[in-house]
Amino acid sequence: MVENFKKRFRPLFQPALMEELESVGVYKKMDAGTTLMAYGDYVRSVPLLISGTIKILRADDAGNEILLYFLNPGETCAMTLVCCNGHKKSEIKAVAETDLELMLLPVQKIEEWSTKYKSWRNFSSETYYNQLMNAFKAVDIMAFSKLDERLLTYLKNKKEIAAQNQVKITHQEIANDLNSSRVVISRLLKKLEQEDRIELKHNYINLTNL
DNA sequence: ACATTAATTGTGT
DNA sequence: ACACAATTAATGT
Repeated sequence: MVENFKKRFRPLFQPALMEELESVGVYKKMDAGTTLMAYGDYVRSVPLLISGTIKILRADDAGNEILLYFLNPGETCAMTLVCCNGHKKSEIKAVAETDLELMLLPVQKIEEWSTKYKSWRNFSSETYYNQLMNAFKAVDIMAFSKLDERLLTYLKNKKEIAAQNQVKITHQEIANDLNSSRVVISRLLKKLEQEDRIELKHNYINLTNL
């Protein structure tokens, strides 16, 4: 457990910081589907992701929700990092896409570390940069691509996260992530199946030829 | 093994 | 987008 943490983060942080993280951080497991942060939540701790995937969602005023991007092991959420300083409310929602292992860090320490440790500052800027880029990508594909292309990138992401060709998901869940309707997704998937790019099963999809 | 039901998926308008 | 049909999985008898 803590071994996993070391393995994942030792390359990122200088030894002194690693020691602090281990002594002050709280190791925690979470189940897939758990909401880590909802819209308007205040940040109480900063989670370093040891294993698993978190999905970051954004909703408009009408409550239409879309998937922005995923967080992977070795990362943390940029929004939490920003919010913990300024006592700002979260503008995004974070949900466990898979089962997770986390190291929870107390917010009080974050500011101290950013003055004390260069490796923490580097980690922060990396986090901001990567997630800003991911958000740009999300905007690009929403603005310039048709739904069928969005669906394809979505499926490719899912395949990567699952690390296998079978992805367990319903058409409705896909529709929610892409802010579309179930019927539309079903029809697009059917088309992909007819092109032999995917194989539709009950409750899951085969992505072998994707 | 069979019937019932709920959830998921397919299709026509 | 909506309504309804068909299929599949889960559960109880």
